[in-house]
Amino acid sequence: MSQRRVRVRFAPSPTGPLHIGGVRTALYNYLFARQHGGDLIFRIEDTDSTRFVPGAEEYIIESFQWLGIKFDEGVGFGGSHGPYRQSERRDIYRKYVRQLLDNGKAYIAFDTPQELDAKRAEIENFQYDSRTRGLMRNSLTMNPEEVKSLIDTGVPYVVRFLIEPGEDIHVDDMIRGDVCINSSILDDKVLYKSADDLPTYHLANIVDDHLMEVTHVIRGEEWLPSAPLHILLYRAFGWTDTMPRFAHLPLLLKPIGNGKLSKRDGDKLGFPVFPLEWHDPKSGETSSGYREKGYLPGAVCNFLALLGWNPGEGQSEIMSLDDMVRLFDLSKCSKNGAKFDYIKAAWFNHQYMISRDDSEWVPDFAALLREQGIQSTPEKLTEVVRMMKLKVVEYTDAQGNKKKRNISFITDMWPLTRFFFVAPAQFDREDKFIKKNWKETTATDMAALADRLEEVSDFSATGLKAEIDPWVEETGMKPWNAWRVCLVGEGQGPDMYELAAFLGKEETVRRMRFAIQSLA
RNA sequence: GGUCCCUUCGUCUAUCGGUUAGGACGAGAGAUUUUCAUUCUCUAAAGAGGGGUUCGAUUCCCCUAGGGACUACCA
Repeated sequence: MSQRRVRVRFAPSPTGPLHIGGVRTALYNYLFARQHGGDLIFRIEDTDSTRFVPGAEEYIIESFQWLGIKFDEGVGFGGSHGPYRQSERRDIYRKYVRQLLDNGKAYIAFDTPQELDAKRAEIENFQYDSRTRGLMRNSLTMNPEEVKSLIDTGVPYVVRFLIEPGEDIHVDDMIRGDVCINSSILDDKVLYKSADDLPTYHLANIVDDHLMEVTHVIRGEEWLPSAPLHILLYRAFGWTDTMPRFAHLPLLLKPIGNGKLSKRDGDKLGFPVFPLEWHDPKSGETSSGYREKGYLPGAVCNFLALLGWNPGEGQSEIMSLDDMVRLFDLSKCSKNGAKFDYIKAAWFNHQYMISRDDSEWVPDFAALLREQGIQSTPEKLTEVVRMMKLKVVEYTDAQGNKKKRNISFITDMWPLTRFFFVAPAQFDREDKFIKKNWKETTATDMAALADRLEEVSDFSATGLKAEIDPWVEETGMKPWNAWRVCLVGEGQGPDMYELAAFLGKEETVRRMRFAIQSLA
């Protein structure tokens, strides 16, 4: 059994955009598969036809493409264990439902939703199980002829799993160790519904994992309570010798307050909970995505991986996907839920941003400028990045306070680099920086500096420094901040010689004359 | 309500019975600086509570409290 090739799967249901928690689950599966030289399968669990959302499947695939998480087989990836879309596996499930029925491990039930509701209202804490199934309309309480005739006349029914009460079922969880649940608390789960000729999650999941030779099931903690049911299903089918091992991951929690991380939290605090931007076809709502917010895929994976897993002491938190493959260890996953810290997520992105070569910023930066109607050359953009990429950006923290932080996202670039491409059109006299640095004599000083700059022959940063530094010394003026006001319009930006060199002599002097006139 | 899971700085976490309980984000202070930053240095900050076991518990066990998940013809 331990000799089997490692095979894991990520099996979302296409009911909407992929939640960031799902991304982490997929990432852990990916790391585990790579590390063991195994396969990662992408399966679509669309057994609930009523919840299908068009575009969701494509969205999920695109998300993983962007994140750099590669699948070995599955929907859109091929493979010899298909089809990988559960709605296309009806024939298979039908056969296994039959097998359970024939072995007396399952039975047919005709209770309508209304009847079930009535029972729930009648009996407190009603559960369809060994104590109550005798009260219901099913193949255990009805005679075979009646059952057959109902089926033949097309009356909808479901197949329920017959659970024997009073048995302790042990789950050997790779993260949590031994977890024991008594079968008495389990209900006779619906495995199949005739109405749409589709199984429910539980049956489809076990059948597929078995047929696809899955060796390890790594999934969210929300599945832990149904793990015993799944074990019982493996037994009922006689597949215990190849039953996968389970690992239940802790949940991702809200950054502030209690509870599971939800889409609302992201909207409220201004961070995405989805990898890509999502336009809901039903509500028309748009949810922001990490990609569109200017996150780098590597940073997202890196940050997410560390929410619930830690390689231990002495290892840098900045890790590539390959690093993580090498270091990953399910037994080092934590058991408790992790609050989602989006401030740290931004820090991770910052680290990934500044470690890129300046030229690597160009495509994103150019796209950003294009939105503003600005064209530039790759050389110029690289130059701007070199000057600016470590600069400040303002953000609002969870308490609603304005804070300053180093640039973390490509999308932060526009307000910070605007002045490279667009001259200040007006000056805010109330601006603290301008107020402080623009005195009565400043206009004269700036005019003198402008005159001097006109004479500079080598208008490069080094050329300027060589000529202007001595002049500044001679005249004894401190032109930096006022000069900054002229060229930038506010108290930010790169080294003044570098900026002037970038703008060129003509533009530099033009901006200065304009400022002198405007602030007169 | 029932079942199960969980509990170390504000947050993510390290520690696999003996440590001044370590790191990272965030916060504060200082240094550097041609603005805002960056960078560097430093500081504050934690074992939920109560019982055991033990020479010795953050670590093992029990109880309490708190948090979470599940409890569908959804996954």
